[in-house]
Parts: sequence; C-alpha cells; structure tokens
Amino acid sequence: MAILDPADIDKDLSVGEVAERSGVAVSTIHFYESKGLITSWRSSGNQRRFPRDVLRRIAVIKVAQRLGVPLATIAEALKTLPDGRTPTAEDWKRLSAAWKADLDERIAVLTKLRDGLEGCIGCGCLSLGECPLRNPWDELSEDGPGPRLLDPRR
Amino acid sequence: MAILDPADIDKDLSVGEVAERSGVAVSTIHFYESKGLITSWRSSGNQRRFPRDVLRRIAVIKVAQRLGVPLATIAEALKTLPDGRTPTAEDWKRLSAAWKADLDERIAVLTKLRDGLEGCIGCGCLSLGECPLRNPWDELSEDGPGPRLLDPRR
DNA sequence: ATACGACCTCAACTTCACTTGAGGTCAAGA
DNA sequence: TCTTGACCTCAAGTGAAGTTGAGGTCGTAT
Repeated sequence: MAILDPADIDKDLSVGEVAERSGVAVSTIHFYESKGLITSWRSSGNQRRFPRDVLRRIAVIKVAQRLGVPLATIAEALKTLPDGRTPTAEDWKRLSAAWKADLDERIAVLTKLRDGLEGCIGCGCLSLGECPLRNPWDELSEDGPGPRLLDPRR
Repeated sequence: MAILDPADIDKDLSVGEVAERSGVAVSTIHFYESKGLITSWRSSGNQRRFPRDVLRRIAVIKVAQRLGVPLATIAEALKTLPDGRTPTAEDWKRLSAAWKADLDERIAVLTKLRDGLEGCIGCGCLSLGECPLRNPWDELSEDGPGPRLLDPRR
C-alpha cells in the first residue's frame, strides 16, 4: 500500500511517500536524516516512518538552499528551535529574515564587483597592486581556505 | 639563483618565481598547467620555464574566477584566442564583457529571489505549488544535475 | 663531501550535496 | 511458491578547485 489511503490520512509517512510529496529523492531523504536535518522512527520491519511535519521541514530546507545557505548552517538553525520542533510561521519569519540579510550582502558584493569591472573592461591593466579587480582587500575581508558552495539556482 | 638577477630581466620564469610574482601557490600553477590554462617548456634539468606573459594569463584567470566563471569556461575562452596568445587589451575587453553579462544575470536572479523572499517572510506557507519561493520554474529554466560552484568571494 | 633548497611526479585527500551500486530484508499479490 | 516492489545498509563515486604528502632529482654553497 504505497499509495495514500484516505483512512491513513494522518498516519506517519514512509520514505517513498515523503519523496513523492516533497519532490526530493529517497536517497536525499536518507542523506538529510544522516545529517540530522530530519528525524524518523522505525516500523516493526525496520522501515523509516516520518511525522507529517517533515514535509514542512524539507520545504524550509529547500528554500534556504535556494537562498544559498549551506546545509550545515540550516541544520544549526533548525537545532536552535525549542525541542527541535518544526518551524512555525514565527520561526520561519526569524530564520528567513536572517537568511535574507545574508542574501542582501551577497548581492551587494556582486554588485560592487560588477561596478569595478565596468571601469576595468576598458583599462585591462589587471595589475596586482593597482587594479581594483585584482585587489579584493578593500571590499572583502572574510576568507578561509577551500572552495565555498553558493548556488542560487535549484 | 632563485632571486631575480637584473641580467635575467627578460628571461623565462621558474615555477617559484611565477608563484611569488602572481601570488598563487606552486601547486596551483602545476594544476593550471595540467588543465591547459597555461603552458611551459622544460629546462635541461626538467624544470618548468614559463614565458613572462604567464603572469598576465594568471591575472586574467584570477579575475574571471572572482567574477564566478568556472575554470573550464576560462580555459575554453583562452583557447579561442588566435594561436593561444595571451589576451591583449582587445581580447580582455571581449572576454570581460561576456563575463560581465553573466555576472549581471546572476545578480538579477538573486535579486528576484530576494524580492520573492520579501513577501514570503510574512506569509510562511512554503506550499509546493503556490509559494513563489518553492517554484523556481517561472524565473529559472536552465538546470542540470549535480551541484554548481559559484563563489563570489576570493 | 654533503647538506640544502628548489624542483620533479603521482596519488590521495578536502568540502559540499548528493547519487549510484552492491547485496540483503520484508510483505503482498499471481 | 515465486516474483515484484519498496525498503534497508554501507561504501564508493561525482565535480570543482585545488592542497598535501611521499619519495626522488638537481645544482649550488659550505
């Protein structure tokens, strides 16, 4: 009985059901669980059972990802919620406002970069030390090793 | 004689010299060479020797990366130049203009996303099917599997 | 004579967000 | 009874952009 039966309307969901209703792959759901983003209990046959609110959690995760928030950060944010509850409208307001600030900053950085480029297209010097495009230090200070993943698509 | 001697002023450069003068690590230079972004010949002792214009090539690469252009794309662009010459001011103009268009688009996408978020912060429905934040299809159509790396910093 | 520093190659590791595959369990339907 | 389909675990692969390490060579200075 993989398809929803009206009698089961407020029962917990199997992975397959969660996948179908949330639009993410089963493997992704496993993965999210392994990262602590969602939780489940097990049926007698050792199958995952998810409370319905997992759908809202996944919705929040997906939107945050579109905003460019890394999974680890999302996980942390979700853990700050009282007893790990699924975000209410109030919670969402707080979280999304913080993420919006992030997004705003990223847009500002890119915009500055573009404006710098504007002037450098005609110049073309690219001198380390004189070209604003080659000298990130005035507008960018936070930095660390390794590549960072920030994908606005998806 | 690792340090520059005035008599060698227009000789080719060793990896170490290129690293010092361009500000990128030796390992990165090896890596760029393996990807075909730069080329070298070998000395009698099998050491790399780079023509001076490698510095300008690396400058172009680094700026393009700040603009969010993936290395593979940069490599392609550099290969379109007549007989693989190092970009002249004219070339730079053409390349950077193309990359600026890309950047503009990315900024536009993020801005739209932010505006969508604006309205959704108060709402919080996140419904798959109604919430504009959950439905990328109207503003975003290009897509493929796997994560994409787009880092505005560095 | 030997130590030192700069160089060489090649393989493996890193992060992120997953996906793919191999091999195994479980319950229901023909 | 057998097959099908959904599920399970755990390991390994993907891609981008490098970094790190082991083991070896070269050339010069002491």
